[in-house]
Parts: sequence; C-alpha cells; structure tokens
Amino acid sequence: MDTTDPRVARTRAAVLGTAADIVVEHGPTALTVDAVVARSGVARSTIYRHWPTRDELLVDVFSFCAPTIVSPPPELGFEAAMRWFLHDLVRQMSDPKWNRMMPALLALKAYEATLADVERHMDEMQGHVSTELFARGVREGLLDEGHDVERSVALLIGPLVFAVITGETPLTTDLADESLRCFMAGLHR
Amino acid sequence: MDTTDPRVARTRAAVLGTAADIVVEHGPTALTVDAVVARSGVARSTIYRHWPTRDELLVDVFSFCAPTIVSPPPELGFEAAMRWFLHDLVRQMSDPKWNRMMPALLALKAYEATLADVERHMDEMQGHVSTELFARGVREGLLDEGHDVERSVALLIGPLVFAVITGETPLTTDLADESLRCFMAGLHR
DNA sequence: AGGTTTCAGTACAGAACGGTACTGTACTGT
DNA sequence: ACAGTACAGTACCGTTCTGTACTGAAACCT
Repeated sequence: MDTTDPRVARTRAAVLGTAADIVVEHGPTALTVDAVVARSGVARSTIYRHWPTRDELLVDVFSFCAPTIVSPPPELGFEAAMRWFLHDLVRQMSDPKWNRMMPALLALKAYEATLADVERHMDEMQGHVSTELFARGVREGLLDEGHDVERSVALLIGPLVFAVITGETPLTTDLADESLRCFMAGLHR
Repeated sequence: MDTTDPRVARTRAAVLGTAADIVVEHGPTALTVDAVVARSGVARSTIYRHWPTRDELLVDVFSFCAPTIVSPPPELGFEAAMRWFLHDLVRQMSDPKWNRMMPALLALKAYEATLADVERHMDEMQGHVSTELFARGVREGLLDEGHDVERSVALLIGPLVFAVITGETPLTTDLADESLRCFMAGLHR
C-alpha cells in the first residue's frame, strides 16, 4: 500500500523545500526549526512529527538535493562514454542549489557521521559508474589492467570540483572536455 | 616600537592554538568562547579583550592556519617550476590541520564575507604565483600567449584539492606528478 | 619600588534554540 | 456519517551561547 496521505506528502515537500532554500541561502547552521516554521507556514509540532531531530532534517535536505549519478549508454566507447559522464556531472553540479550545498556537505561530513553516510552513498554511486567506465577503457586496450581508478577519477573530476568550489573558472562542458583531453593525452607515456 | 607585552603574545598564542584545535577536531560551529576558556585556561574576559566577537576569532584562526604560497626558484624552467610548486602545495595541504580546515573555509566563505576575504587573499597569493609560472611557459613557447590561466590552474590543482576533500585517493607528490604529466601531454594537440 | 597593564575568575543579562505537551480544527478514507 | 489522522497554533522548560561588568591578583616596564 503506497497510499501516502496527501497531507503528509504536502508538508514533507513544503518543509524540505524551504529547508533547502534556507541551507542554500544562509548555510547549514541557519537551518533552525523556528526558521522553517516561519518560512514554510508548517507548524512546529508538525515538523517534529516527521523528523525526530533537527539534524535528521538536515540530513534529509542533503539527500533530497543530492544528484543521482547514472551510467552512460552502454553502446558508447570509453572516451565517448566518459565525455557523456562528465557532461552529465557538469550539468548536475551547475544546479545552483547543489552548487552551494556540495561544499557544505564536504565540510560537514568530517564531523557528522550521518552526513558522511550521505556522501558515501554518492561516492558509491559514482564509484560503480567509474569502475564500469574504466572497464570499457581496459577492454579497448587504452588502460592497463591494474590501473588506479581512484587516481584517474581525481584527475578527471578534480578540475570540475575545483571550478565549483573556487568559482574562479566557470564550470562548463568545455572544461570537462579539456580535462578529458589531457587525461587521454596522458595515457600514452 | 614593536615591544609587545609578552603576556598578550602568550595569551594570543594560547587562544589561537586551542581555538584551531577545536575547529580541527569538531568543526567551526564548535568554536565557542566557553570551549576555548575551558580548554586553554584563558579567562573569558581576556578573550573578549583581544577579540571583539567570536566571529573575528574564527577569522583569525583561519588566517592563522592558512598556508603561505611561495614562488619557485626563478632559475627553474616551466615544468620544473610547476612541479616544485605542486609539490609544495601537496606538502602544505597534507598538514592535518589545514587538511581539515580547508573544506570548512570553502564552505563558510559563501555565507560570511570576512571569511571570503581570507580565502580571496589566498587566491590572490596563488594567482600571482600562477601567472608568473605560466609566463615562464609562454616564454618557452609551450603555451599560447592568450591562454586561460584559471582553467590551467583548475586542471593542475583540481585533482589535488579533490584528493583532500574526498579522501578517496591519497594526496601525494605522485598524484601531483601525474597531474602535471597529463597537463604537459595535453599541450600538444 | 611603584604605576600600569594584563590577567583569571565569576556572576549576570539577554537571546536563540531544541524539544515536549497540549489545545482545537480540518482533512482523509471508509 | 464517522473514526482516525494530520494539522496550525501556542505555551513552556532546559540548555547553550554571546557579550558585559566587576573583582582582586599577578606580571610587566621604567
């Protein structure tokens, strides 16, 4: 029975939405129950009916906004699939919401175990896709059998994350292409 | 007259030191005046004598721990100088203190203008060194005249920052060498 | 030795926040 | 129509934190 009361769906959406807005605009520390009450119109007791503590609400806000990483079409070769993957990543990280939430999540995960779980879940999603992707590269003879996946991920994705965090250089598909081009060029030593 | 009272120097050092420890261990939100009082032995009123507000103390903690970026020896060519620079960066970011403070600073700079100033100051230091470094590359004919410095910085440093933030792959000079190797390989298109 | 500064210790006011308990009301599914 | 549920609204308690005000003791500099 997936018949969820429309009222709970409504309030859940309202609370998560305004909570996300608060986090985006003023940071995780500004996410107080009173602030959500004032801004969403949802009553205090109602929020505590759905979330036992403020911290669990914050966790839900992050996993609510976290992007989902998907695998590229299987018919693509390594380079094309990687480009597809990176472009999708750029698109996801360009979302202004996530754009500001990611640094906060990365900073908080060091101190809060539950948020570390959220981040780990994302890492695992990305890890699965990555290993599958690099397996294509091995099959095509581009990569060694025992090559370091994590390091290659850092080389390819690092520049994109750097762009998001510093804001010095724009996060574009061009940057992703450039990153991939350098990586491919670096394969032939 | 640089004759600073040894007492003020002592308390300043004691407060900044324990404040830094608190931030490293439990995050910026755990930096309360009472926590510093309990752990440093310095009295509450004394702290407020030196820092008007808690926030200014936090700012000082960050700039107290922030690494200083220096220019490589001028006799080195582009590639050697860049390697020198990246290795120095790895060394600085490997410091466990800064290792945990950097994500916090990057997250907070979006919401607090004073911390954005700290981060901007670091960016400018790094920007000066970078432009000077890439000028060597242009002089050697490796780079175009109007090439995008910020983008190249992202390609070179991004993987290192990614390693620090995610913790998936270790931050080593090897990673820096690999990043530089890919960048150099990507120059000949 | 004496005047000045800094210090530790403490007490206090005011505000913010988390969480609980309790109203009466409006909606939902049967 | 009716029972069950989710709701808004509010009042309340305990805790935590910032910032100020005041002591007397200790260290500093000349």
